[in-house]
Amino acid sequence: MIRTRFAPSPTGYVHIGSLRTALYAYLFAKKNKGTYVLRIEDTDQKRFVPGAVENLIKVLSLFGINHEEGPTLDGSEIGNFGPYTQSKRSELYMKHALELVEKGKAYYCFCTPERLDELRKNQSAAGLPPMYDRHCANLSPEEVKQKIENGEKWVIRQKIPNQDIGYKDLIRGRIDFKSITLDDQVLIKSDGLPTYHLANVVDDHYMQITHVIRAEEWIPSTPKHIFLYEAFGWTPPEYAHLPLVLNKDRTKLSKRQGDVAIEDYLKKGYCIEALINFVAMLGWNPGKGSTEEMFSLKELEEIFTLENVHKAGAIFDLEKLNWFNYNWKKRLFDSEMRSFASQIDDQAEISIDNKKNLKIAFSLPEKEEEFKKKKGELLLNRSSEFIPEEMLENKDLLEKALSVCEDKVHKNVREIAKELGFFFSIPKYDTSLFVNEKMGTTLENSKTALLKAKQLLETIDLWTESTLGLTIIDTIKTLGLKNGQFLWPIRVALSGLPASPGVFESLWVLGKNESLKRIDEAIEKL
RNA sequence: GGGGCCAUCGUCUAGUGGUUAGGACAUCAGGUUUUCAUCCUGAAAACAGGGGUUCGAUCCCCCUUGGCCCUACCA
Repeated sequence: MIRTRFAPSPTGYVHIGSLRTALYAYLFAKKNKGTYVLRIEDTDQKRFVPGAVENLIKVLSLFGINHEEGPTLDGSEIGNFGPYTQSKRSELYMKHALELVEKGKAYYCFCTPERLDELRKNQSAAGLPPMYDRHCANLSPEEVKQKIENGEKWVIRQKIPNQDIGYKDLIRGRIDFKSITLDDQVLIKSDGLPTYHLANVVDDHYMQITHVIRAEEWIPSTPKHIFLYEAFGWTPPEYAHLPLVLNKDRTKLSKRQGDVAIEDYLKKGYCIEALINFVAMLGWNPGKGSTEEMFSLKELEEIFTLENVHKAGAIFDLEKLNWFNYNWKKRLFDSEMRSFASQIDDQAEISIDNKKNLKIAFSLPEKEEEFKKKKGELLLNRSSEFIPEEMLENKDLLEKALSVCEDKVHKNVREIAKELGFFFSIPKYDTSLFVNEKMGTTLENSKTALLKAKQLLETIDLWTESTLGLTIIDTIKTLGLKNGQFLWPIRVALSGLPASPGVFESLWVLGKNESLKRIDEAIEKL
């Protein structure tokens, strides 16, 4: 039975790299019908952050990475190997450290931080590797007892055996170390709490973890961990060390060079599916020559394997994340719209629209308005937190406006208010905007076009996008003009912008009165 | 300084002892379109270097170089 764990220290936010580690540990367990455990490594009291554990659980579960054992949001725990929070297990670690001392596999050390600093400084200056010099390794039991009774501060150090060691990494293969390069690690700190090394080994053993999946930065301490297992007489787990997630400059992903907390990306409007998908692909691929890139969590649970984890570190590329984000949002939105389309009209035709460049189109001649209303609502759900109060007050206009800006909502929802602004009030613009060589427009023929447009629009009573489109195009043909010659001036009159949603959409959103008002104003200007 | 890991387009990566070294993002150029975007088509873009092994190496081995990680009473 396979058991994996994710064992973060609660820092207050979820690092991108942590999310990926958690994901891979979770996926490996799922794929192999095993158990995924969450354990909190909070042995460093200096780093205590209130609320961090709750946040961690919340965020992970938001992503669907749910643990079968570990702490829960209400402060209780599930699973038979608890407690799953290291600060609640300190006696266990102490007991085991003492056992090691007993066995001669560890020893008390009374060296002061000052002495250690000095030692390291001297060693570095002499070009030697900074390591503990075993100053306290051979103290007699009496001496130890005496020092403790004198109230001297102590730690317990692991005694690295004089014996070379190696292990087989599931991702990297055989890795060997010479024991003389390994330092005597502190196991119990002077505050009586364990360091990562001890706590980790003890917990993984008692929680019956079979596969330790963690970041590459742990490779150098793995031999020490294995020595610990041996000292206890336990069997070490399998190890899989994941490649690092990197900054643009190939250093370990860090705060200084951008956002590293997954919460930041959530706040910016990135969707869960995209984030998971992107992070999963950072160092893993589906293998077998597959070029598929879009995977849901459920799909990943089926196909994930450690064999396809890459060895080299991967740079976190925002552009690619943006691509995943857009594609996932579109996919999710389309599927919601499909289901809604068939709900309101079982005759609804869902087709590929050639005119709109092979996009999915919904043809609902009788229910056009109802459908677009729903579309606006759904888009508002997705964007409301990025829209200012004033716009939210005019919900009707807002939803209409959103319904013609679907791609913008998917692509860059943070900027959506800016995109929508002109619907609410037309910006000041210069008449030179009407002149567009490519469209074949001048100030003069723009005015003519607008005059004609005004005449025409006044006669239209059924103010739907499709009617507007058909009628206007028809008129253009009758007039013998190019589309651009007629449409560009209208678009400018309506938006006052060099770029905006299309003319028919804009007319529909603004409504007859406002549209005609803006066209009148433009005619005045010209 | 010591130890370890790693090395295919700018980025994420696929790939094999014999391939025109494949895909995606980004970039650029065309095209469709009422503008922007979308969309379509196309282009440019990589096996770090040197030795071996081999009939043949991007692939296997060694070395070099480079990058990174660790080197705490942090994890």
